[in-house]
Parts: sequence; structure tokens; C-alpha cells
Amino acid sequence: MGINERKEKQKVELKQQILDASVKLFSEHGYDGVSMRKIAEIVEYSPTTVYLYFKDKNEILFELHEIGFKKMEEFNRDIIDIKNPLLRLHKLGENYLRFGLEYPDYYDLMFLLPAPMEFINKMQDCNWTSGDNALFILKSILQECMDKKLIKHGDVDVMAMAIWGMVHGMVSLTIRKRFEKLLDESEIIPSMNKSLNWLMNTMDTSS
Amino acid sequence: MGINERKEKQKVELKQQILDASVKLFSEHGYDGVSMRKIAEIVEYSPTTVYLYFKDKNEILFELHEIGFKKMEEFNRDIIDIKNPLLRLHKLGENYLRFGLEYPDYYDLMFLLPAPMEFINKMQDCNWTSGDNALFILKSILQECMDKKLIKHGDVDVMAMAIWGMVHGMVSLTIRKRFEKLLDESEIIPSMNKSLNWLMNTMDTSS
DNA sequence: CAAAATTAGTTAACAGTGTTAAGTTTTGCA
DNA sequence: TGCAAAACTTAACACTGTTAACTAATTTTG
Repeated sequence: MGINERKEKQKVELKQQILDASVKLFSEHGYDGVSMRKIAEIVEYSPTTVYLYFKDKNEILFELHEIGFKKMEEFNRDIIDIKNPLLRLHKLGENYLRFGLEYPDYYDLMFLLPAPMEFINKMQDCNWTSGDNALFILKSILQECMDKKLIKHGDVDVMAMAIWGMVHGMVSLTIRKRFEKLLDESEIIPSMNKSLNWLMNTMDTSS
Repeated sequence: MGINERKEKQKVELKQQILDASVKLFSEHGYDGVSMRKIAEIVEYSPTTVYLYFKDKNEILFELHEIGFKKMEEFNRDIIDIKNPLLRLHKLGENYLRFGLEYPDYYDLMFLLPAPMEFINKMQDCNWTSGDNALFILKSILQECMDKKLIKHGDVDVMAMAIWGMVHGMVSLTIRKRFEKLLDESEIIPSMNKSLNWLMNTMDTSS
């Protein structure tokens, strides 16, 4: 069935083109810059054709959110080399902050905007796999720190929530412009890193 | 000038009516339920009349954000009675979490949505007074803790950022539904409180 | 008191949004 | 070649915030 194969390939290609157009709009004009009509214009099809390849706009935004998680994974590719789990945890936190500030739009989609979660909730198998994987990495490192007695014994889940909460909180307060009027522009990023340092030091049993 | 007084009073009244209508829509249908046309319909004026009393929709949302801060202040009315600043800090954190979960829509407007900040940025005197005041309370308590040597000496600004970041992070991850698929529904709120406890204990010099 | 000027409010429109139902064109196969 | 299925488009719905231009009411002035 060579003809069916070719048709299948064309379908996959157009789906990818739609996604590429979405990425282009998203990267250049942010979340609000993505609209079904603009996507359709780029791929040179009518707006309704997009709906033959994606259920709705949320599905497209979900795919963009997935791309964001892949970018974040790349950010953390080098941390596995760090032997000391406490240092590795620290670096993971630093990377998280850096990612959020370098890709605020992707960060928004991954952790702030409702769209991707709305899509997940309408799926049959509604799991947030990307979030699950990211949290697993954090928990594993924390467990290792505890096993090696580098941090005080405690509930890993609770500690993971606290640490993730802290870095997420600082990133989201920054990208949603809540620090702008409170801190000096130039002090925001250093302060965030200092806050992370403070937490790491406070946790460290050797200090 | 009794006639001018009456006119002024009428203007103030209609402005208040518009705000009341906005609060009603916001409380009953959330952020997306507030629209200029719906507000106009409630106050029984044409949509464009609203623009004679508020510069734009962002100004209305800014006012709702201010109402949110007043609600939050009420939440913290009783904490001044707590003598021990470390306990007061703990209670402040607990209240923050509780407020965010009880009034997720107001919390959204106060700390997550861009609208109020966009309004502030277009003002001549662009200060985020409400945010400033809230941060001041946190810093003051932290300073008192440090003065009484209940916590390790350090930079108050940095610690405030870390603590605010953590509680804000946990609330925003909750209301933006990032914990839903990761934790058991019933465990979210207890876990958040445990995380706060963990931080407080880790900070406490006596433990 | 009547005319002019100011204030208050409305109508109509612009330029966009996501999404759906119905209709058309293209394609593949018997 | 005819027909069915797939692919795609047109037109429409029900909204959104916002502005310019117009009308109606009210106040001030001559």
C-alpha cells in the first residue's frame, strides 16, 4: 500500500508544519501571538483545516508545552556528571531558575497557563507525564542526599514540594512582573540565586 | 455648589455600581466571566459608558486586585497578637496558603495575572503599593526573628524572597492545577502545610 | 428666558478570537 | 468512468476590548 503510506506521510508532514508555524508564532510573539487563523495563514490552509489535525487550540498549546519540557531536559543534560548529590540538587535549582528566565514563554506554558492542563484533563489517559518525570528527578536527588546524610532526614515528597515551590515561586513572580516594582531590576536574578543558596545552606547538615 | 456636589456624588455612585457589578461577575464566574459588555448590562448602561468611569478593563481588574489585598489583610488581622515572631511568621505563611486556596480567583489577580501590573505600569506614579506593604510585613517579622536570634543571621531580603517564593509557588502550582496529576487530591493541602513546617523547622536555630 | 457650551451617554464599527455545520473539491479505487 | 471517501473551504455564530462620531441632557452664560 505505497499510496496509503504516502498519504500518511503527507498527513504527518502537514501536522508538523502546523506545529512549526505555532512554534514560530509562539517564539516571535509569545502566547497571545498564537491564533488558529495566523497558524492557518502560515501553512497556507484555511483556519478550519487546522482542526482536522488538532482537536482544538489547547492541543497545539499542549504540544508547545511538551517542546518546553524537552528544552528543559537539554538544560539539565550535564548535571548527571555531578557526583555530590547536594551539589547536583543545587545545580538543578540554578538551571530551573535560568530556564525560566531565558524561556519565560515556554515556562509560562509549562507551569502557569491553564491550556495544557485543560487538554490533559480531556484526554482518556489524563497523566501529566512531563511534570511527573521532572518531579521524579528532583525526588531522586533528594533521596540520594538523604541516604548519604547530606541533609536532615525527612519526608522526600514534602521537601520536593517545598523546593519546587520555592524556585517556581521566584520564577513566576519574576515573569509575572511582581518583583519589578519591589526590587531593583539588576538585583532580581542575583537575589533569586542567593535565596536558593540560602535554602541549600540551611538544609546542609554540615553547615 | 450643592448641584456640583450632587453630580459628583452621582458619578461616584455609578463608578461604585460598575465596580460592584465587576465584583459580582468576578466572584460568580471568575476572571473570564468579567467583560465590559456584561458589566454594562448589569448597571444598565451602554458598554462604552463604562469607559467614562474607568480608563480600560485593566483599571477595573486592578481595583479587583486591590479588593483582594484588603481581603488578605483581614486574614492576617489576628496575627499581630502572636508574641513569638517565629510563630507569627509561621502563622503568616499558613494564612497565605489558606487565602490562596480559599480565594483562588483573587489570588490569581493579585499575584499571577498580568492585568493589574499592566495598569500600574501605565500610571504616572507606578508603584505596587499593596505588594510593597505585604512584603514589608514579611520582612519586619523576619527581622524580629533575627534580632531575637530565633533564626540564623542572614540577609532579610534574600530570606523574604525565598519564603514568599515558596508559599507563592505552592499556591500557584495548586490553583494552576500542576499538583492535581502528581499528588493525591486529599494530600495537596496537608503537604503544603508540611512543606511550610519543614522550612520553619529548618530555619529554627533551636531545632 | 433663550442660546451656547459643557457633560453624559449611545450607536455603530473595527479588528480580532475559537469553533462548528454545511458545502465543495480532490483523490483513490472498483 | 462513476462513485465513495477523504481533504479542504466557506460562512456563520457568539463572543472580546476599544474607538470615533453622534445624540441627548444639563448647566452656564449673555
